[in-house]
Amino acid sequence: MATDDLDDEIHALLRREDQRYTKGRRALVATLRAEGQPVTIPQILDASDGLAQSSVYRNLVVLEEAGVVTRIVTNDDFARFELAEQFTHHHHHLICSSCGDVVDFSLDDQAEAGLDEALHDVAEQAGFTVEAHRLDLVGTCADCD
Amino acid sequence: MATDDLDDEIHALLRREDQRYTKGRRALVATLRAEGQPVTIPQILDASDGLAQSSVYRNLVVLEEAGVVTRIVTNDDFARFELAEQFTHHHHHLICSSCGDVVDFSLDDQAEAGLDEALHDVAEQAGFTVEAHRLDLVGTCADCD
DNA sequence: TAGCTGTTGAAAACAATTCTCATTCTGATT
DNA sequence: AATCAGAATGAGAATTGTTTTCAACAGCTA
Ligand SMILES: [Zn+2]
Ligand SMILES: [Zn+2]
Ligand SMILES: [Zn+2]
Ligand SMILES: [Zn+2]
Repeated sequence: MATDDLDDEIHALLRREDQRYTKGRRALVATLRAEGQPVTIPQILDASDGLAQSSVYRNLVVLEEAGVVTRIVTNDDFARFELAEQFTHHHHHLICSSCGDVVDFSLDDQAEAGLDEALHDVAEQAGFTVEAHRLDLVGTCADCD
Repeated sequence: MATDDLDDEIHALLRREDQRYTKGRRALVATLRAEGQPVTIPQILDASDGLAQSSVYRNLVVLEEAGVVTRIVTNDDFARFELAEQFTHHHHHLICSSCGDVVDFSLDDQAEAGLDEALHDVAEQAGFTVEAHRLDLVGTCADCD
């Protein structure tokens, strides 16, 4: 997605929540976009220059509520953040239980479709309204092996 | 699984880590077993009488390291714990983003097998050593709807 | 420009979890 | 059974990722 289109959509999502698309929020989005993988807040503070920690925490909450950003919580100390799937693509995560690193992966369409169908049945039977499904592989990454 | 057999296996797992299967740890296991669903530490403290908070936190770490107990972390404030799958059965979770409740569910064998195969391929290609896969449905439970 | 409202940054507050340490328990050995 | 060394416990303090506070600031509208 082109930067301008992405910014327009984000602007719209934020406006829907009566929130502005400020400089700090733009910087956050730019950082997440540049990284392309889930990042922790310390990583964001290192990578982007001059952002205040409190604003980063606060703005990630705002962006998450607006549907711009997704929070990934693992057993690691820090939460991780990435652009929401609507700005990237549906995917899942490899979570290294040794170094804590989180990396995206995708399932092939057929497997994803099969999974979706099975989950749909489960949710229906449980009277559960599905917002999203989350699939992670937990183990050891190539670097840590 | 009979209580005695379960206790024997847990005893063995703990011994492997040079840990004892003490009264407090037995009480924890009994509580998790009685609940049958993932529980938070406040819930454990309420349900079981006389356990010290610090010991519960500490013993859940020990039991988790020994492979007796699984920690479930969500966006909720509290981590949740349940008996490890080897003492129950492989399953997944419905996570209510409204009340935070976590409930078990299972996929039918065919869907689970298909998923496993797809994940195996992914892991192999990424050089990732899989310990477990984790599949959650995030949404709203029947009570909160 | 003036005024209104949302945002920022620094620091304080918060809360789940972990750590400390003096005491108590365990269990192996005599 | 008695002993003793090491492990576990409980109460509270400390830690730490995150949230909140609040005074100063920036963006929008008239
Ligand atoms: Zn790793
Ligand atoms: Zn991702
Ligand atoms: Zn609910
Ligand atoms: Zn479960």
